[in-house]
Amino acid sequence: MKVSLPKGTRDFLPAQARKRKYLFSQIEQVFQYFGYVPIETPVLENLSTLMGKYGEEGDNLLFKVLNNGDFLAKADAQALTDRDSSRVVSDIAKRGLRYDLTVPFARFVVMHQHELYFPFKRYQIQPVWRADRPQRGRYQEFYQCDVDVVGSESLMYEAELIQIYDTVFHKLGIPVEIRVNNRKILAGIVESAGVPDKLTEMTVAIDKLDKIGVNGVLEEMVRKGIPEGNALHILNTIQLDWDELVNTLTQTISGAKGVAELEQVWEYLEGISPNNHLSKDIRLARGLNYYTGCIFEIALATDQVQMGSLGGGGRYAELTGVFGLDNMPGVGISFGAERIYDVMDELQLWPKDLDRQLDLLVLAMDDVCHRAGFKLVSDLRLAHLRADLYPQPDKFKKQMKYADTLGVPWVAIIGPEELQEQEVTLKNMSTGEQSRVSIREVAAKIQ
RNA sequence: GUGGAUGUAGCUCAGCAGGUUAGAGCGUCGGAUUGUGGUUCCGAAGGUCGCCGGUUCGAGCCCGGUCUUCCACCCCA
Repeated sequence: MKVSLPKGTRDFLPAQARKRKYLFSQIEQVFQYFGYVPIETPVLENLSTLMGKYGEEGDNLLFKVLNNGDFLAKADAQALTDRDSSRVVSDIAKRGLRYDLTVPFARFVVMHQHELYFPFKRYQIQPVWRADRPQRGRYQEFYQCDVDVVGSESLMYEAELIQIYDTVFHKLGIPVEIRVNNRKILAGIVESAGVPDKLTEMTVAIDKLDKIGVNGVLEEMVRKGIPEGNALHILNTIQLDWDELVNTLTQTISGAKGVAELEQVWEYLEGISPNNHLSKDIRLARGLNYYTGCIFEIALATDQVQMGSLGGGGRYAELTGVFGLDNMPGVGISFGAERIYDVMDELQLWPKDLDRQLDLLVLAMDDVCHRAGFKLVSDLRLAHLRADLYPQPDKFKKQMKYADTLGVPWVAIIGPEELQEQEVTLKNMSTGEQSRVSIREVAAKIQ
């Protein structure tokens, strides 16, 4: 039997799993410092909850889970003979794997609104699934680390989330640029260019500025139905610096509001000194479909590694509106843990002792000594040392080799001679030095 | 979803007009060394050449399909 893994999924060996756990715990600690509480939601959601929330593209990338039982018998016969996949799907699959953590969170808030308090600040670190074509740093199963606050319009939270980004990446040692924009500014730009209904077309195009250049953006906008004159106007506007832009934008209601919001966020941040570069970037156009206010994105601020965005987020005026609960604003950010992991790997930012699993390994020369070894490791564990005992008094060389493979810093050897004196031979594996130590003093010696 | 590349030992890679038993380094295991690992020396194991089919007297190599991984789109973390 040949075994394999589904496309876009991975196993994690101990060395990787340890690094991932470390990464998640670092992120989680920061969330907790800022007063966020954890929640968990199921891997499976009803497709009715998920469908239509991520656009047409998103619906295609949703993993659907086949109903149990004789699902074909209950399917629409006409749809089956027509081979109409989209109609058949709704008959044979009522559940799907979650695509992100935000939509399930919105569902969660609606369902538990009477058990929650507001503003409600939660974090959630769980895997999500997308039937995307895999690439480097892009998987079908991956973790998202989300922090959101719902039930408040205060721009303090925008500032707070920026601070969380700054704190986490500083703590991990990754230099980043935190880019901030506001959807109302983008709305102001299309309004002042005379094409207020072309917001999406414009943002999709200018998001690619770095990649396809000014002419490419112009072409794309024209192709999407923006008249060339208006498109040129847009291009000029997005290349203005902040002060000039403010003059242009304050002529429109949306633009003025967006500018005011961004400036207020900046006021909150004035007193603190971020470790990473913070920028107002009016070309930032990510995830515009549901954001209504500020939007965030994290870009690497080093060219030692090439990697796309390490995180993103924004404010949505009506987080739960699609589920029937109005007036529930939210703002949140997400960390792209998989990409952050890859960046940390390439930049070698992992703590050095991360691969150390044991402080000490006990080796025994015979069965009697092995019993004494069992007692010794028990005592050492009570003393909060990570200690283990080799399972049997094997050939000594083999035991030593195991200790070496594990990378333990200390080895305690119990042979008949040592046992008689109630001692062990304690060996420092990096220097090779060894000495006889009373069994009672082992913990103290290696601490 | 579209277009393009890729796949040989656990890992990194050789291989040849298409021609018997497919190689190397590293790693693994055993021994030199029955109370001492990481160095050294000796030896061994390990492959349906991604999978299925086709062409051929003969395929790891050529052709088709399929899967995986990677790259560019799309989109995103």
